[in-house]
Amino acid sequence: MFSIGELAKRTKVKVPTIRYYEEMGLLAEAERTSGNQRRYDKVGLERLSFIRHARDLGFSIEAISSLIELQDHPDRSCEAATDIATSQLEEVRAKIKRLRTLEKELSRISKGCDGGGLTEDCYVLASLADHNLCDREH
Amino acid sequence: MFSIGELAKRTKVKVPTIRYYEEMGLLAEAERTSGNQRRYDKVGLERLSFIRHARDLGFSIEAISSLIELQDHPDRSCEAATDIATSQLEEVRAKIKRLRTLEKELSRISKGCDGGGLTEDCYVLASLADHNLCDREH
DNA sequence: TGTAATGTCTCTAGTGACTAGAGGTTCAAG
DNA sequence: CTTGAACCTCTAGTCACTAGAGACATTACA
Repeated sequence: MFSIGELAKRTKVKVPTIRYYEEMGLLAEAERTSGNQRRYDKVGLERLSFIRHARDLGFSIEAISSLIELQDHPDRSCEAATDIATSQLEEVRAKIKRLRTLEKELSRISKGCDGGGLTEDCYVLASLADHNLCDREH
Repeated sequence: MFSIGELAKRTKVKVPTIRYYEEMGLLAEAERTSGNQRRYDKVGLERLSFIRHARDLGFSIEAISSLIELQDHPDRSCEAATDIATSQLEEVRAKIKRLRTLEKELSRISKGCDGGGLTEDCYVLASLADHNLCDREH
């Protein structure tokens, strides 16, 4: 059994975040010492590692809730789990696509001005002011 | 002179968002009718278009504030403006990079399970539980 | 056993960029 | 002059935390 600080160190999740996850129902309420401090064991460590990993991959708290719910019922079909992962993947792909467009536009805008002139003639500012100066939709 | 609703329609920025921008100091306080309603002119329209465009490109409110500050001083060097745009570009590139890593990992995880089995044996859940099943750092 | 340092507790409030809703007022059309 | 849409301010909620206050618990060492 170890303290919340120890759990934090091992999972690299900050202490207040652990308490937050508990409040959100992602982590079961921890056992307490006589002095009301939380104590964790291997199970708690594994669950938090799961959460941490899923958050790193961009899953929302809500999605993680669902995944944990599924984990707790090993007899169910895992279709829902793959669905969640797939839709997360789609979201990531959509974000990448959008960011690529932004990258092109920003790169074009940045290149248009070397910063050596006055704001009066700055291509960056002009581009932002006038959408017509853009290459494509965004 | 036109109303906030009209401005919203022309710029495709929602009415409460316009009021929020005013509160944040991005937009100057609008003139008011005798009945206390906001009225805008061409200048207001142009400034809001600028903001909208910059937000679309992912600039933060703070960055936009700085850009507007620069816009208001046409006699200054535009170095700061290009700096802001460049750092925005760098941020976008960093995000893309990270998302690409996530994409690969998620795609690998998703492919590992067709959703036809039980959660007990689900590769998606196993991958999330155990970081060691991952291909690379993320 | 005493004490000091560090860790932990709960609670509230703040972040960014809005969005939603309540309850009231003003405007424009007919 | 009435009706109904648009407008006003204010508060609170979103997401996933983060920061800080003030009090209590635990641990290490003398």
